[in-house]
Amino acid sequence: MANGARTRKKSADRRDELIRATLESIGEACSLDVTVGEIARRAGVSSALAHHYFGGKDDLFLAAMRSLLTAFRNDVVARLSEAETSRTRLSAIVCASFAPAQFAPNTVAAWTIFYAKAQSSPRYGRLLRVYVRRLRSNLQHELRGLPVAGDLEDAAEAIAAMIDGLYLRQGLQRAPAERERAIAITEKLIDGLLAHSPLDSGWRSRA
Amino acid sequence: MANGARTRKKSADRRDELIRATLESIGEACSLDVTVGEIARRAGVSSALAHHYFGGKDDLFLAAMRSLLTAFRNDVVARLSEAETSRTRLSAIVCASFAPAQFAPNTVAAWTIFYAKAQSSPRYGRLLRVYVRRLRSNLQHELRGLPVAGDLEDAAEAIAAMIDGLYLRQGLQRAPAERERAIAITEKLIDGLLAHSPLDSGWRSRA
Amino acid sequence: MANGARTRKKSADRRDELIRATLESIGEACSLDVTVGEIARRAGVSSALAHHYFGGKDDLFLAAMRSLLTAFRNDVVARLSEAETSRTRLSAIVCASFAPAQFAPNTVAAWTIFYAKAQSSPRYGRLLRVYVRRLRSNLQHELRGLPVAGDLEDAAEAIAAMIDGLYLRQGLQRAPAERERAIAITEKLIDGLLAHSPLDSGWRSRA
Amino acid sequence: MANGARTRKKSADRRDELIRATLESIGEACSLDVTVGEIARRAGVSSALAHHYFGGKDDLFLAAMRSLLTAFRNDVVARLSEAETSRTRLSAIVCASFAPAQFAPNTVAAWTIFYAKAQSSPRYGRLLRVYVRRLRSNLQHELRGLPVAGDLEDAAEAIAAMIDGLYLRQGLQRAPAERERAIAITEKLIDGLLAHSPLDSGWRSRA
DNA sequence: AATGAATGAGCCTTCATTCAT
DNA sequence: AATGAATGAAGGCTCATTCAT
Repeated sequence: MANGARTRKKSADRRDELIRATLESIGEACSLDVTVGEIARRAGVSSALAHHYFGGKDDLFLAAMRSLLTAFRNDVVARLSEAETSRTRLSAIVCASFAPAQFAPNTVAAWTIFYAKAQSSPRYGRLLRVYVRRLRSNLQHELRGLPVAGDLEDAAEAIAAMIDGLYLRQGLQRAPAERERAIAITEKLIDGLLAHSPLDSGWRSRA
Repeated sequence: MANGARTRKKSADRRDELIRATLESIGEACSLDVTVGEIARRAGVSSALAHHYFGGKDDLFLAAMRSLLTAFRNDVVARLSEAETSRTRLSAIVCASFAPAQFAPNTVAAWTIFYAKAQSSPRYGRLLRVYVRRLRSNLQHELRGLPVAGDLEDAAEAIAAMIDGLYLRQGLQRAPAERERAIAITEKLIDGLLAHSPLDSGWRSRA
Repeated sequence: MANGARTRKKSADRRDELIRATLESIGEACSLDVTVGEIARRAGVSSALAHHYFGGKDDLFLAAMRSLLTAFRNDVVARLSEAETSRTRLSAIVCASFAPAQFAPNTVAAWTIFYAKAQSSPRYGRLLRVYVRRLRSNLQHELRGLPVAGDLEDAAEAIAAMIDGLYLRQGLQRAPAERERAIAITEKLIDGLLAHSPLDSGWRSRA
Repeated sequence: MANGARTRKKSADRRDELIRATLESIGEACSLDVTVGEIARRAGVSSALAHHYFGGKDDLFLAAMRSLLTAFRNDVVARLSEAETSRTRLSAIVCASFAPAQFAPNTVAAWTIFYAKAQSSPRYGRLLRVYVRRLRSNLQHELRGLPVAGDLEDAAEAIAAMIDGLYLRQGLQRAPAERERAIAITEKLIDGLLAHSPLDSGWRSRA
């Protein structure tokens, strides 16, 4: 029975395992130059099954990317619902961005690669733009409740760019301890973007 | 005669042409998945010649990357020598980063791809780290001459990350008019990082 | 049904077929300059399959060589078990060496080529030395039971060299009727190596 | 002047050097898989020159083989003219075959390779058969002056095969000290082929 | 559902050969 | 005479994908 449960998994489990293996492979290779065979081996199935489930290599990769986006989105939503002021909600977004799971080397690598790929592939581009738009929308929404010094859209863009930039650079050094620093730098940027009220430094990261 | 001049060029010319074609191909495909044959065709030579000159695909790509770095570096050096204060020299670095040639879609795409590749390939990584170190060094040097509010190294990192982040996002939208905005956002970040003197908004971009 | 049986054979069959095709190709071309594609075509499969099964061209060739060695060895073993005296066992070895299957033009060509290749390639060399050692050991073992005139090791070496030499020359003329003559010459050499007892010419070849 | 003499050699010198480089390359690689470029480099000229002089790779190789044959032939002729009896002239042939220059690893390798190649290439075959015929003719001629026990043609073939066989095997072990042994074995074979006169062991190698 | 078997297409790379100088 | 420049042709190998079971 237990054996049967292990050898004959549910279809959804297989799919999850394949996506996990895909992200793992991409993350380790830091490149989309990963063979379906390698991914399948990692997932413990045949490469034919990957095609059976996802239709093709590209679809598998897109599914993996979608999974990344969804995970991030869920984390953001959860954190947002726990914060009460616009300012703390901004911090929640920042914390989500640099949460250990997101900031793990493999994940950062995958994001960067998807960013690059999105420039050439319409399908990847569409997917990534969903994330970009949502993040922008979130940032702008929270900023509207705060005394922004200057253009609000620029402020949102600045925060988003800072997050992405820190991501990109994180990939290079592969140092694990940069998380706190990334948060600090971004929070400082946010503070700088806000009109200087004397009591605005009350953010707190709860990674 | 003109024909002869076209059929038998100098070795250096061929190399330059191949590197140009490489960047063009990578830029258009937004990926390193470009065949040597395609690059050679674009350069008007046989693929065998590309190997003859560069030894292999990877060496060709590295040479292309090196050429990107060198071009950027030369631009920065030139602009730095024309600026007189630390603050204007910071702006010079920003301007160089977002100069039209650097901010052109193809160039941005190539940079992003190299960033991704650098995470997996030691050779690319080494090359990119040279650029990262140099930029950091430049930024810190100029910041030392200014009243930085907070940690100086964090400030330099913030600026660098902002530049990279704006690059990364630029790739996504492929809108050519974002240049000015990127400069404005970065300059505003810099101003925010400096201790607030009442007259510090006097920067001027001279792209 | 018959079609199905032909389109999806068992893995081992394919391997055998590929090895056979390899020896055929090498034999006909009298050279290792045979493309995997040609071999695959001869075996009725794609060249990709050859790589799938053997890993690479070299591995395929080594497998073919190994098959040659094994076939020879099996023949020798079979004939040895049927002979009863040392003298007739020596003849058995000779007969095996010049058996029609071994002495066929393609086989001789393959052997010669492997001999040449063994001088440069460690892998081939190792394989061939197995055969050499075994043959030497067999010869010396049988000679020990006979009144050898002179050094026993030299006698064994002489017989082995004679066999190889006749092989090599056989390749040149490609005349099929030389088999009997080769056996006669070698047997005569053996007789000459033995101390002249008045009744030692009673060998008989049973190829 | 001396410089001029070194940089501008005579055409014949260039040819010789190329042939020497060819044999060297083939000998070291133990294979005909040697690039013209490698040979040219070894000879200190451009690969284009090799084509200019010899017309193509094959012609260069044939010239190298011809040079091998000629060298051997000259040695045999010289030694024959110094010997006085048929028996010593036979020994002279043996000595020539196993002379250090002929028995050097590289030379043995080249011979073996040519033997293999001769089976497939008519041009190589024709060349090699010249050598075979000449050697056979020489051996038979000398044997006619001696009391051969048995068929004279078989005796000549036996000697020739023994020489070739010892060559072939020499390639495998690449041990330099086998020369004396090869001569001893061959001489013993010759003695065995001759009718047993009580005083026939008076051969002497003068390598 | 799952897989091993099989392949076609394509890429990197090598190399003999040619040609203008 | 001699060479660097340049190429066409070909080969080994990989891999996504299909198919019969």
